[in-house]
Amino acid sequence: MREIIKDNPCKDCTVKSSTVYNLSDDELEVLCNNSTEIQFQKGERIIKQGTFTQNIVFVKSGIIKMHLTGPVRKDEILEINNGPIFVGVPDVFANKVHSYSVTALSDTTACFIDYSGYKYLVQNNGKFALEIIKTLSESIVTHYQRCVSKLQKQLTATFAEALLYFSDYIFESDEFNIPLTRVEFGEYIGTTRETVTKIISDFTKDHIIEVNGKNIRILNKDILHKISNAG
Amino acid sequence: MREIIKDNPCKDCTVKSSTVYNLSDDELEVLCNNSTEIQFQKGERIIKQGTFTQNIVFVKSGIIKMHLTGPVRKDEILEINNGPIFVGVPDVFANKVHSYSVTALSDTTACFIDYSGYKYLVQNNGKFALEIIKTLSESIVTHYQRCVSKLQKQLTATFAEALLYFSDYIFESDEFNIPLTRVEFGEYIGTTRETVTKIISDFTKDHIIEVNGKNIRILNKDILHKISNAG
DNA sequence: TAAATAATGTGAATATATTCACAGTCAAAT
DNA sequence: ATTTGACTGTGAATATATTCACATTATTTA
Repeated sequence: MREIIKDNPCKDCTVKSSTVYNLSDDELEVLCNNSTEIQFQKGERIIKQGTFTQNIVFVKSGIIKMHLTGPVRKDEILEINNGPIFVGVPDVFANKVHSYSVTALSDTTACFIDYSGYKYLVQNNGKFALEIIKTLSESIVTHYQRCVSKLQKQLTATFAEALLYFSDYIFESDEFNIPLTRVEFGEYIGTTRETVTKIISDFTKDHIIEVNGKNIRILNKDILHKISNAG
Repeated sequence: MREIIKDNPCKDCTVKSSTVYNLSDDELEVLCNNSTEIQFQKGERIIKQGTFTQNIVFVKSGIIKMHLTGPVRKDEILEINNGPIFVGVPDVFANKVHSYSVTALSDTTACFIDYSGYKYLVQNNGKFALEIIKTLSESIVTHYQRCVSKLQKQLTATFAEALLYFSDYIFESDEFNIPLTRVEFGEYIGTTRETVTKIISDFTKDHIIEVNGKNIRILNKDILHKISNAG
């Protein structure tokens, strides 16, 4: 974890989310007053479940996981995504403490933005508020879908869906290195380490994928779609 | 479904959510211009998955379920709640179509509010916008918890949790008539009709609950808590 | 009221995924 | 290079929940 403080970090930043895109220079100054850019190494925790909410966190680049410890003390990964993306926002508005953690799955650059400036803009820039509402709304709707999918589909289907997600949205390639251990992959699709291994070995036997440790190459995307959709 | 149109439906309405509470009379007028109050009978659909989003819906009174058809064509009930509560809001901001349905589980009174007035207030009343952001944030965080709970807990635990939810939040009593068929109860806790029956019969044998058709009386709340927490 | 339809209960067979125990592999650090 | 600790693979036994087939009970409608 390495901290870098700049004078006006946001004005000249080329990485902007849709919410921030329409802000004027003055408004950006308000937002970024007291903001800090921090580097995280793979595996480092960016937000820790249970700590007090203090900042809005903007992940400029890097792959991150959103995860929390469930009622059975098992970790569950709710989302894997890559920057640029705001993380931990709902907790800042809803809670005093973070209800989930955010951890870097690759080297990551993140900005910690003071809540007060953010809140000020919500109340004084209707367009900004509307953008946040849209973003929150989209993430709710997306999560409803994901949750039901995970609840109803069998594990092979959820696994196939995860591979397609990595391939299409995270790496944009049919071959990639998953930044997850088998345990984490289990936490992501809702199962155990052993079951992940078994599904991988089944898929390999059926020539759907080719696996070498963390390296995965998708051989037959059509079948993956079919398995994912069959449930 | 019975429609009632009033001149100024909201100004004199005694049922207000936290979001609407701080609006001035003029702003209420903006919000309620073109609003309509509609009565729904038990079982009637208030919002239908797949239809175009047109209105913000405010459920004044009544018990409702939020549910959607999942990837396996099975219905899943994501939430059961009672008015006063806004429903379907995220879809209005995120989508052109509703991604889930809302159905009355008891006789229900709901107001259909035009989106344009709502949107206008978001952009011109910072406090209103902030309240909506808070409400959306809370529902995201709540849903994360619920989702993980459902994913990780065993069915007996989820069933126990559901009973406690009905008892503590919906009916505020240890005895109540569940407004759900066994099939719907299954859709709520993520299982089949038959399994619901089996759990009920187990709980009855253990003198945890007393069941007569849809009437449920909780005999031992402590054990329910223990079962729910054990996972 | 009778008939039709929807809702519920139950046990046996089956499917799906977990747990456990152990072996083997990889990666980092001394 | 070697040790340490984390990570991974595998089969057998077990647990959990589903499916199926059928019986029974409510509820609605003609």
